[in-house]
Amino acid sequence: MSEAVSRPTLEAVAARAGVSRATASRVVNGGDGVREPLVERVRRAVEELGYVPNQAARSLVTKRHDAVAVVIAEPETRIFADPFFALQLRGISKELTAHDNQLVLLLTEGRDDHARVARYLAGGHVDGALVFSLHLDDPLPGLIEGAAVPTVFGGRPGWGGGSNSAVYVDCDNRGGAEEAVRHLVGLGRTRIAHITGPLDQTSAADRLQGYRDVMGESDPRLVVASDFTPGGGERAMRELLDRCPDVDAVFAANDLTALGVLRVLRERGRRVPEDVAVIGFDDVLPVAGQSEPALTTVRQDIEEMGRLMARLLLSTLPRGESATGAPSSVVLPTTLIRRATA
Amino acid sequence: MSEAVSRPTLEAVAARAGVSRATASRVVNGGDGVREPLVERVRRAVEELGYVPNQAARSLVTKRHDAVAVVIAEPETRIFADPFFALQLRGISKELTAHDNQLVLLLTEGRDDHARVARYLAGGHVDGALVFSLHLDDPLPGLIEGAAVPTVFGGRPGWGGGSNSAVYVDCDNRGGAEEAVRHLVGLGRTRIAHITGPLDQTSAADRLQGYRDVMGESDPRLVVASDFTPGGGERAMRELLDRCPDVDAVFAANDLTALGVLRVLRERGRRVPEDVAVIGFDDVLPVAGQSEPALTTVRQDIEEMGRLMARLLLSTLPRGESATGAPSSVVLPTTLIRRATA
DNA sequence: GGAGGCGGTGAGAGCGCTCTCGTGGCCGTG
DNA sequence: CACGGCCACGAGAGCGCTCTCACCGCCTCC
Repeated sequence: MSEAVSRPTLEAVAARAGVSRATASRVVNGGDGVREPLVERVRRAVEELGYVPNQAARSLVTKRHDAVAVVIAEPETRIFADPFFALQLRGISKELTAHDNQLVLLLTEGRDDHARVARYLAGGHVDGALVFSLHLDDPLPGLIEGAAVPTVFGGRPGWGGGSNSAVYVDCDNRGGAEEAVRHLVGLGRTRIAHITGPLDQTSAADRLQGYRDVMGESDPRLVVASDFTPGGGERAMRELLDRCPDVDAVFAANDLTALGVLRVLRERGRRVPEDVAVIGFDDVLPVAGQSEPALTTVRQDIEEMGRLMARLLLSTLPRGESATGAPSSVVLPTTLIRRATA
Repeated sequence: MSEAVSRPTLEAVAARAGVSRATASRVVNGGDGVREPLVERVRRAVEELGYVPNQAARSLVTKRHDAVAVVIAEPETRIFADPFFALQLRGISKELTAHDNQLVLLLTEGRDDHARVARYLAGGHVDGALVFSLHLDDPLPGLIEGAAVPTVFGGRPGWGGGSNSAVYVDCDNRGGAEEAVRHLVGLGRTRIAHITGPLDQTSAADRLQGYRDVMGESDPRLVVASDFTPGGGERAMRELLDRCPDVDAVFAANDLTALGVLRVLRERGRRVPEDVAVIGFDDVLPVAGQSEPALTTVRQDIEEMGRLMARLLLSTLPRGESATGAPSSVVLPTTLIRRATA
């Protein structure tokens, strides 16, 4: 009806309810220490006027913002090919929403963007940050430390950054990889290969470590580097077949890689799992709806990881009544999901 | 060094530069009408103190927020399976960043979330909204209209909402579909099928319309409904082959659907494109890195659409110096990208 | 040479809110 | 019955900024 151009203030609510601004404020913020009839009157006034608190005014005095930045520093395409980020984002969004916090999304590409993000965080526009910094040489963690903003990382950050006390949420990449490879061994496979992810990311490095834990320093030709993409998986698998035609199992660093692997195996006429068993990592394919022969994989609860990141961050913020000091990192367990390929 | 706990205020900058707060403010906001030596002094003070304006205080008086909400109201999985949203988000992010605006992400699922979003937008926390409301029966457009917030839609909204003046950015779904089907006709195909997207979305409906424009009211069995996912594409393709074994071309409503189609054709031993030609829509596969036999498809510049949405929205906001009144919707052209499947 | 104009600067109000503090009424207690 | 304590509420300051307005000095013009 009326132009929403001038929204009602707390003053207006107070006037309508016949109380002081202070009391109206108390009611809006929970109503503790205000007697029932007044609470009721104020509530009704809020309702009738369609009052919504002005967040800027509130922030000005409380120095809280009820907003959290999500920084995704992934160059180019990967964010978009992999349901991983999207799922995690959803978990984060759910948790933040449940606590009335807003999600400010910061996508970065390139070095200058890093500075921009650092400035933004240092600017005190948000109460905290959730950062996906996946590369060992990423300058972002350092910059963020300088910004003195509570931060939780998605995935164990690289060793850099100076502060080894960085809080992060990750899954048990190494343990999951071990389980996968052990499963292949249990199937009687002997020529078990691993196609890695980009090794400047801890998740990829840890999965390789898990593979090595079980296989020892086996035939080095059985380890091929790749990049977490289907295309990369294809290239790596071709190379692998050329090098080691006798390979009888492949542990791919993630599901997308496994997709490429399966494609090449089909193209080369190798049966899965009879000739070559395949295991992936992440269990994102059901989401993407593209299970070829249904992929055996190491499942991690990505959405839960997102939720956890948000929860951890919120628990460090002043408003948290929960008796938390500095939270510590969380590493979630993984589960081997047996399907058709191994 | 020093705790960043108390950040310097404009007052401090002014004091250090030996000017009034007003002058300091002028310099921070562009420096028009301030003489050079003073500008210089203030700039240096800002630098030395590491001053960053307090956005809350600024918003309180300007009533601007330099923030835009992006509302993605897509139930469940689809957002995450399809690179579409991610790409568009990136375009939006780039454009907003270039104009120093923040991106507040609102993911919704379920009806109650709609109310939450409406309240948030009505609350005047952001200067505008970019909304992806893809279903005809979505209540969101109506709620948003009530919130009286400048809004640009991603994709032509359904007819609902009351206001037919909704501004949106879309690609030429109908024209692109026409071109694809005409290409198939040009290849001499006669039994050309269409696997649709969810028809409660205008993009899917428009693509179907484009197909009909060329094919007329052909054999109704050649049109099979689906849902924009690879799994749905598979199911639809199986059904299609059972109904019409003589089909010699398929225009899939999007690339993900085409993926499922290709899989079924391979499974059934049909050669592509010799036996059955296939065309998709979107051209997201290169991004996702999963071109089987490289897919012929209708390309739309998704990232550009995102950028355009943001630009359109920003141009409606007060700060825009550009002489724009109410912007009008934009429909971007599409291009047929010929690859291997047709 | 004086009036008028104009550009550069400072003083001060006020955006809408929270929060401290002071006050008044009501209880319990000696 | 008087007094202290407590609880509920209101008054008012002030968060950090922008913006209007008044002021002042200089230049121009008659």
